Amino acid sequence: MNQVEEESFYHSLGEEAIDVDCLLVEPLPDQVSVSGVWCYEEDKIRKCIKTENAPYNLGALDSNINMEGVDTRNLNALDVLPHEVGMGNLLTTNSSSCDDYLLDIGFDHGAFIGYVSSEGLNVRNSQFPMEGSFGIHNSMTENISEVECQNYLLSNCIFGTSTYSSRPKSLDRFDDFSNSFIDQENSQDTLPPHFSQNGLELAPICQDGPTSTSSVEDHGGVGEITHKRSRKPTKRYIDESSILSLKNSKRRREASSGSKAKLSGVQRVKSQNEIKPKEKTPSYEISFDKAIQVPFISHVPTECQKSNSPAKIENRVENSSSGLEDDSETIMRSMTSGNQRKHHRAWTVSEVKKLLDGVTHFGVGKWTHIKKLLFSSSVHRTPVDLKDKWRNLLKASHALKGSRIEDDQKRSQSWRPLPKSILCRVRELESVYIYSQPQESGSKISKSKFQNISSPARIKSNKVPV
DNA sequence: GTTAGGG
DNA sequence: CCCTAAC
Repeated sequence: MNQVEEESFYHSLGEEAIDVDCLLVEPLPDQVSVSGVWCYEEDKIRKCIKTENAPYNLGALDSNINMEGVDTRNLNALDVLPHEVGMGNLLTTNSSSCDDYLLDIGFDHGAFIGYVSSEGLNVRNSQFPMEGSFGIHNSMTENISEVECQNYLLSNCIFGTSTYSSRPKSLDRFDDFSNSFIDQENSQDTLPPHFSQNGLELAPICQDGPTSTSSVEDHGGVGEITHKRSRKPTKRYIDESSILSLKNSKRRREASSGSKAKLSGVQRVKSQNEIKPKEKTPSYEISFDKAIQVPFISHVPTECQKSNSPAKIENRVENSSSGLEDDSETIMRSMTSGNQRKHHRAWTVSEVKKLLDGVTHFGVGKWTHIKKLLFSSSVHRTPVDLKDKWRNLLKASHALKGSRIEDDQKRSQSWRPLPKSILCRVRELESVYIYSQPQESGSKISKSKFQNISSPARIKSNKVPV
C-alpha cells in the first residue's frame, strides 16, 4: 500500500468507520473493546475504545503503535499487537494471572510485564509462534477472519477471568469454535445472554468454571469423589464363553457326521484358535489383505501399518489353513472386535499441553469437546485417548508429588518426557476439579467471572469439601 | 453417542 | 490402547 492509498484508507475509516461492537458479542460495562486496535491513529484509537469504567491502564494508546507500511486491511488485533505494540506498553491490572503460564513456558516474568488483562486484549497471543502446542498460528501474518477474532476475544473474555490462575491460556485457533458450541444443548441454559449472541456460545465451564453445576452434574465428578460404576461380567467374557461352548457343540456335531480324516485337521486348527479367540481371522480377509502385505491392519488406515507383529502374521497364515470352516460367530467376532491394534503413538509435549488446555477450558470429562476443538486435526487421537492420557497424566503427577521434586526432576528429566511444569499443571487442574465437585451450583465462579482472578489456593479455601 | 474404568 | 458397562 503506498502512501496515497494509505491516507485514503485512513480517511475512509472515518470516525464512525469502526464499529466498537464489531468484535465483541456484546460489550460489557467493564469491558474494553478491542476494536480500536484496528485503528492506529491515536485519536481514532481513543474514540474506538471505550475507556469509561475501564479499570485498565491503556498504556498502549499513549505510545508507539507504529503501523507504517503495514496493510491494515488485512490485519486485526492479533496480527497487530505482538509485532507493533511494545510489550511494555500494554499494562495489566492483574498481571498475576500470567504467572503460571509464564512459568509453564519458561519465560522470564520480566519479559512479559505488559499485557492487557484477559478482559480485553490478550497479548499473550503473541506467544503463539513460540508455543508449540498452539502451533496453528505459526505465522503472525496469517489473516484471521473476524469470526476467529471474535473467538479469540471471547476466549480471552471468558477463559481469562476464571478463578483459577493458570486457567487463562492461549487457545488454539478454534476452527469450528462457534459451530461446535452451538451443538451444546446445555450451554444455552447456563450462559448469560451476552455469551449466546451471534451463535457464539461458550462451554459451561467458561461461565461457571470448574465448579459449575453442569460440570458436576454432567460427569458426576472426578478424582477421589468420583464413585466408580459397578461392573458386571463383561459381555466379551460372556460372548467368548458362549462361542467356546457353541463351537464345542458344533465340533461334536461335525465329528459325529462328517468325514473324520478331513475334520481332524480342522479340529486341530480350531482348537488352537479357541485358545486365542481374539486372533482368529476369517479366511476371506486373508485374500483381501494379501495385496498390501500387512494383513492385520487392513481395516485400519495408514497409522497402524507398523503394528503387525510376526506372531500375528504367523497366526494369520495358520488360519488360512483352516480355510472356510470357520463358523459365522467367529467371523463376526473378528469383524467387529478386530485384531488390529492401533499403532502406539507417543504423546508429544505439545499434545499434552493442548490436552491440558482443553481440560482447563472445557473441564475434565469433556473429551469430545476437547477432541473436536483442539484435536480436530489429529485423527489418531480419539476422545478416549484423551481421557486415557489425562488419567495417565494424573498418575504421573502423583508420582511426581510422591518424590522429592527437585532431585526427581533432575534425575528423571532424561527419560521422562513430560516437563515438571506440565505435571504441576496437571496437579493444579486436578485439585481444582476435585475441590469443585461438592459445589452445588456454580454461582461463585459465574459471579467472579469478571472479577479478579483467584488463585487455586483461594478456590480451595472457598470450596472446602466436607 | 459419550464417558469411566478395568484390563 | 482396547473393551465394555453405564450413562
